Amino acid sequence: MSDPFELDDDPQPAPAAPARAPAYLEGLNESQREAVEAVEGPVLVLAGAGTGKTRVLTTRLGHILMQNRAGPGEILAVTFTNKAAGEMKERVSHLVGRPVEGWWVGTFHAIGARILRANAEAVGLSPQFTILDADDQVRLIKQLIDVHEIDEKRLPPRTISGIIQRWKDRGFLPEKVPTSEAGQGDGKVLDLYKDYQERLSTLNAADFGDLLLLCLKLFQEQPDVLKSYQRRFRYIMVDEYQDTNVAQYLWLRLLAQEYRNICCVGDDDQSIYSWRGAEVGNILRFEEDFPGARVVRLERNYRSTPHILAAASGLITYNEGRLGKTLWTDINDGEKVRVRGVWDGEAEARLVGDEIEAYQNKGEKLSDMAVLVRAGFQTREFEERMITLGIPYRVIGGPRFYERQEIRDAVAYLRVIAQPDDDLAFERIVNVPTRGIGKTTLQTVHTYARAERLSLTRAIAKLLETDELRPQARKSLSDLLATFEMWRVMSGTKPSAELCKQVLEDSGYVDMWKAKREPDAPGRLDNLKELVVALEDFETLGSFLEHVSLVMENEERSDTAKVSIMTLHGAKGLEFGTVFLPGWEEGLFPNQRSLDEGGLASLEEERRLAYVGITRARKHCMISFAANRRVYGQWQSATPSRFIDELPAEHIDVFSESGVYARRDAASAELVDPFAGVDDVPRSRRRMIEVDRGASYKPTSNGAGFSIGIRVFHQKFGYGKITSVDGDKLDIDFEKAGPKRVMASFVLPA
DNA sequence: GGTGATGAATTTTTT
DNA sequence: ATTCATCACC
Repeated sequence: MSDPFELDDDPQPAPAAPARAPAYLEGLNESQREAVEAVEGPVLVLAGAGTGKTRVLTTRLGHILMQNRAGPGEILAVTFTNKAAGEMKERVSHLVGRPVEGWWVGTFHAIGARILRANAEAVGLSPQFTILDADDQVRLIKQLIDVHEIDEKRLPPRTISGIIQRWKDRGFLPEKVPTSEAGQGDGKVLDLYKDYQERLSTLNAADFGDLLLLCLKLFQEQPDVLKSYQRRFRYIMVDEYQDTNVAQYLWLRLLAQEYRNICCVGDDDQSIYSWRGAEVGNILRFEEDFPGARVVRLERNYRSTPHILAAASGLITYNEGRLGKTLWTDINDGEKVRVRGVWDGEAEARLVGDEIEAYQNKGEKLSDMAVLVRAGFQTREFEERMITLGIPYRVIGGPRFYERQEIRDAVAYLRVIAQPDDDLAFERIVNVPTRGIGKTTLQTVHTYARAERLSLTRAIAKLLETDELRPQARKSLSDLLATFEMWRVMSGTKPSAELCKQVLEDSGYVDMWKAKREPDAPGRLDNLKELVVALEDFETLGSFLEHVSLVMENEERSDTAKVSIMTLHGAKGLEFGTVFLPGWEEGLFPNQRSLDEGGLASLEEERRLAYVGITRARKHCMISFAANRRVYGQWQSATPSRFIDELPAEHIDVFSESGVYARRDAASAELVDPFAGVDDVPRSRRRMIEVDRGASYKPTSNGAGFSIGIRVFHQKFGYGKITSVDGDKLDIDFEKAGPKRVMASFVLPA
């Protein structure tokens, strides 16, 4: 932290009068270099997809350090993801030739939390405050809904949580919510919001939004604190600026006021998070916000072939209100973006699967291929197909490690140990495993706690002195509290990993899962073990809990190359040699719901999403759509996405199965609807599909070698033996997951 | 207080 | 189609 960052043993001379540019600047193109060297004053770097944004960001940081313009502790670098922050740390360390310590690189939330912990009292928290995640928030709101007589049918907790979060995104504490908006949800939501904040304060907790919002409050109420941070941060750098919300913008603007050395990097064309409060306006307005700002455009693309680039660029020109960039590349030709129309979702999955195999045979790596979908539920069809074809794949963006039930339960125990007032955690585990503490008992405790303005733990301690509780519940609660006390004492001496292990055993939590006959119980026990291992890296329980709520990633280190299947949102910032973009149909993509909600603005955001998707590809990009799709179990016919029409014709290669037409085909081909005039559309279509399926599906999926006694492998359940065969359904006794009935197409001979 | 049935909802989610 | 929550019932 106090390391002045001397460069004595570094071969790189401080470039007082650089006759020659330092090595790290070489290899940058002109605009990249301009962005790196423009260290003083406000700078906006408009970095198109694949233009070397990360390189500029890290080089710029390294440059500031190498020139001794500032020590690491005087630089603030904010990102949105831990991954981006980690990457930045690593690359800068590599560039300066040593690990850089004591600097402020992290996500908005992690840095906000750090500032808040150092100044917690000023905003009514204690430094050990708990950080609530989305699940906690919703549960808390649910509790408040009853108090506020809100119709849960019309305003579900999720919706209310959303409204509050959007307020927080814009920097509104309850008293700052503009009157024009106070009427949301019959005007009851604002009241609830007030209550919610009060509850958080009693719980000594902050939600994600608070990590920034309370910082803002702190800065406003304590000018000297603000000043100290303003003076600390000589240089500020921001990644993905187009994704910042108003609160983050205000936060940055306050912090940048002293030195005005702020450099924001972003791409307005890749703004895809407005539904979460991101304001494209922040990036569009940068030059007004920071007068005299220098704007550097990175337009040379190092990633994609010209056709891919041109297709994406052509599409995005349909958006208005862009800052405008013209991406170009030196790369020679390459193939056009392929657009394929198929009969239905299954055919689409088959096509993609076949293509993946074909590319693999041509020597492309599976790890360099991705299927990017609009919505999570679309991954399934592709997963199934990958399983039947035996192609290793991974779905990115499933539930995170710490979002799993067993992990959240375990963490809840730790939270209560670390912070007895953490009611949400306490409630989560008070009767898990069951201890005979039911609804009635909890109701009593709740009422009492609210009346006395106490946390649940404290309320129980008091109630135990009375005879309000039934003997059984009383005994259970008294035991539980005593056990927690014991754990707390232990936490002072034992390493946290050991403590955790013991807690999980003493509490009966491990036994609970051992006793369960559920197929995923063994996996859950494994996860708990993993949690204990993860704890070993942390000195204190507190630091671990902070890690869990802010940083913890889904660590899926795999040795085998796998195809990635993920949402378009999840793919931002990544690149692949080969990209598949299925489901380009009206209603699905652009998503109807999104359109209904946000109109033109949403359509443009969907288009940016399409742009993001195409620009992930280096060499091969295949867009596809299905003429028929099953939506919530209903068959529906679908129209190709309007985005397909917007792709410049000279850069795409369109081909459809017979009977399926892209719109642009319609001009030359006669549009034939084989089911025109047929009322009973769904069934007739299904029949067609079954015929279709019988032709090409059976050989791969069934018939071959599935008989009783055969050992097979299932992607989800692992290895098992077939106990009976019923058509294409197999009964399998899985070694880990127990007996199950599964479709033959889901298993492979082991 | 735990279990099974019925009914409603189902976009995206870096923290 | 599937999941998830709530409600009735054991």
